[in-house]
Parts: sequence; C-alpha cells; structure tokens
Amino acid sequence: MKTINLTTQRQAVYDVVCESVDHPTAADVMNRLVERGHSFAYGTVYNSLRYLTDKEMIRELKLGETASRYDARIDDHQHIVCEICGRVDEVMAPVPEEWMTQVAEETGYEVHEAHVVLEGVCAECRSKRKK
Amino acid sequence: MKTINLTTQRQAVYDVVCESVDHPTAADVMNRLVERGHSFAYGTVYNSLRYLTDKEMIRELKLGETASRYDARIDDHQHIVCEICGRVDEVMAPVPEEWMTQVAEETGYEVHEAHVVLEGVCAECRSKRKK
DNA sequence: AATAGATTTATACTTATTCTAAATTGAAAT
DNA sequence: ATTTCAATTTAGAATAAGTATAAATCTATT
Ligand SMILES: [Mn+2]
Ligand SMILES: [Mn+2]
Ligand SMILES: [Zn+2]
Ligand SMILES: [Zn+2]
Repeated sequence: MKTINLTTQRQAVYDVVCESVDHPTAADVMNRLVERGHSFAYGTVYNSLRYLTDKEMIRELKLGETASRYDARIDDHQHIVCEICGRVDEVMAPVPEEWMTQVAEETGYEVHEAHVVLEGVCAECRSKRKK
Repeated sequence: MKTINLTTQRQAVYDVVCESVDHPTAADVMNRLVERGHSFAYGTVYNSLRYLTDKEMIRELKLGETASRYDARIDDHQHIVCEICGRVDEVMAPVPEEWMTQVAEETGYEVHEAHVVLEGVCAECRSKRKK
C-alpha cells in the first residue's frame, strides 16, 4: 500500500512537525495544535504521529528521555543533546562506514542502521559558562 | 561523597546484574532475585539500580525500548540489537575520535559522550533465515 | 438516501517508573 | 545492653507516556 490519506487532523499534525525546528514531543505537538485553534483528541495526535511515521513522512526519535520526539527531516542524520539546556541539534556528519564494517566483523551481525545520540554542551551554554 | 554503602538488597541486586550477560531490565532483575529466594519491594529494586548507577558500579542503558536495561560492564562500549530476536550484544570497537571531532566542528558543541545503538540481524537469526 | 470502510473521539487501560509515609534496620554513643 | 537517629526498606498510591476500545462521525460509492 503506498497511498497516503491525509485527513484534516493528519495534515495539521504534519504541518506542526514540519514548522518546528526543535524536535517536538507529542505533548509539544498537542500544545502547538491548540495554539493554532485546533482541538483534537490525544489519541488522534498519537495516531497521526504514528501514521506519518509509518508512511515515512516524519521520523520518531528516542533520545533517552521519557517521551519520543518527532522530526520532519527524514534524511539520514543523528542528534546531539545539550547537557545544560536540553536543546537538540542535528548532526549531519555521517557515521563512518568503516566503523560500521568493523562492528559487523566484531559482532557477526548484518548491520542495518545506527542511532547515535551525542551529549555535550552547546555553543550558547558554553559562552554563558565562561563567566 | 565516595563512600559506598552496600546493603543486603543492593548487594543482591548488584550480584544479579553482574551475573547476567543479557543486559536485564528492572523486571528481569526482580524475577532473578525471586528465583534466588529474595523478595524485595519493587521500589527497592529501582532504588538500588539507581544507587548503583549513581555510584558508577553499573550502567543504565536506554536502547529505545520502553524499559531501561542494566549493564555490569562499565568500560566504554556501545550496543547492537537484533531486529529479529531482540538480543543485545556488546560493541567494543570505539566510536572514531575523528568523527566526534568532526561533529564538534559542525555543531559548535563541546562533545562529551556518544551513545550508539546499532540495529541489524545477529549471526544466529541470519543462519536460521537462510532456510 | 443507503451502505461500508476509515477515522476520530472520549475514555479506560497498560507499562514503567517515581513518590510518599510509615515501619524497620543497624551503627554509634551512651 | 540500651538508646538514639539517620539511612533504608516497604507497600501502595501516584504519575507519565502511550495504546486499546467502542461508539460516533466522516467520506466516498452505489
Ligand atoms: Mn533531526
Ligand atoms: Mn553492554
Ligand atoms: Zn545548551
Ligand atoms: Zn537475532
């Protein structure tokens, strides 16, 4: 099945994710929908996020926090989280192929994917800290 | 504070984690404690796991499943999960330094840590599949 | 308009984990 | 040996994120 059925609700959820640059949680998406005058059931937002994820229009991120985050960028990339302020930024540098090969040899796995979450201190928090 | 106070409960939890090779969840640890004749409160097991994690005697792993897993190996390493059977194996090959440096340059972050979860198919599942 | 399938809604439920307040433990001081 | 007191454990309630359910509603198609 390749057909995509974008209902009003799904389109609105998709719009919010697309127009967010901060990898929002489901709760964030809910709030932003309300700000825009919508009022969908919680279940509908979760269903829509799952639907859009299944259709590969968005990606679900598990960064080690309790709640999933959602990302409108579907090209291959990783994430970095600031230990101080919690912001999540994109990491576009691809995970080295040779390392993946090395892992395949070491473990005997056929390696399909890598999910990397880096931790550190963002430029902003770093400059604040210098006081 | 560096003093470590291992109560009976904490020691028993630590023993279970140390003697497990499969990165058990809190519920797994509970079950294994019961098998050994213990019967601690749920809260105590969670408290103990957190205590041991704080003291860096074990590590808490967030692999993208709903429940955390625990690891008695505290040396720097990563993990790979089989998409078919769910087993979790160690990845000892270190994440390339040069990639981390590249990420630091790209993002402006001071990079402290990398958490990598690889996905693929383990040797066992691969050979089963060949039928 | 009638039908059927998909979707939305409201709400109940599940799972993992944390919180709370009372009871217990155990080491140190008498 | 007994008292004392902080740390710990316990049982159970509370929370958070997400899923399941069943009834109501929407959306083509006949
Ligand atoms: Mn992203
Ligand atoms: Mn490990
Ligand atoms: Zn920051
Ligand atoms: Zn497998």
